[in-house]
Amino acid sequence: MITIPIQIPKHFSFGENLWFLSREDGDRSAYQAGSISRAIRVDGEAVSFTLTEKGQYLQIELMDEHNVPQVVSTVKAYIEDWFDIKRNIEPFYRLLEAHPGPSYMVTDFNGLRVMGNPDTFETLVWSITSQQINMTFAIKLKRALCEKYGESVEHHGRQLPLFPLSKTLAELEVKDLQELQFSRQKATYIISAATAFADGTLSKEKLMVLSSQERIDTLTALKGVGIWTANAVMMQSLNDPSGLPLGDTGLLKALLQHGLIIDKKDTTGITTLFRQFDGWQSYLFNYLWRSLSGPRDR
DNA sequence: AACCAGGTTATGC
DNA sequence: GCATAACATGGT
Repeated sequence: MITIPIQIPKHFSFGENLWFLSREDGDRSAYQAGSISRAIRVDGEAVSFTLTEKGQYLQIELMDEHNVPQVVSTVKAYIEDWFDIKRNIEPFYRLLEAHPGPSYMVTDFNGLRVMGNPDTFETLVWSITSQQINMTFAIKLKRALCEKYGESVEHHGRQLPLFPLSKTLAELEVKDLQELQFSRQKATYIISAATAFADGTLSKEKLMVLSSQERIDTLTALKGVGIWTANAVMMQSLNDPSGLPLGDTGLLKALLQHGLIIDKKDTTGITTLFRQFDGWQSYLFNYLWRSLSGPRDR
């Protein structure tokens, strides 16, 4: 076993991040007190790691067999991207403090990062899955999908699931996903999205070189991917600051609760507010989402 | 027991 | 264009 340290930046709370992440994570990660384990693919090969907070460092533990420079740097980059570690979020807090309604979040959610998901295929399938239904059910669907179609790897005596490969999902029949309680339409959408990723028509690399508008056009060209889903993918996986699923019902609820809008049709109010958070829109968005989950036990 | 959940599409005016 | 039904199940 080898360990790699990552320096913890200012305004970073491992506990807050893990707590928020664990809600929609399904069984993708294993949580122990103060640490998280997960398996990802690096160049097609399954690599598992454990991340633990140790003083001023996050410590990555990898199996000896993965002690290859290329693998180590990919895992490190994955984690830095996942936890948005390299960003100094101080400016965001200065902006938040200027708004009496949500300013309490600077203290209550201090150190919460916008948790991205570097795996774009997984993010897309998750976004389609979670359309319209409540989170409890959406997580149940994701868990069923991972258990049934994602292989798992052993890591310190426990099984860590990998998200299913696009190739695997592309070969499914609609009824296979219906059996897991996906709606017939979502089953169709997911299989065709998986096909696009499996045959290389679509990939993170291809999306990354496009402009924001081209990304929207490309993603919404997929059946089952509307403006909300396209923006969710851009926000969660492409690190695109313009990727904001502004029609989101959870967001609207949070905006109402904080008195930031007076009714859900107040689109100009929403636009105006987000314009004030230039460069930090996705942080505002995610902190508002976070507020819906209420306080965390400490 | 309705009605809404971190929406999208198909259909009808 | 804009309104409405259908989709799947869980929570309130």
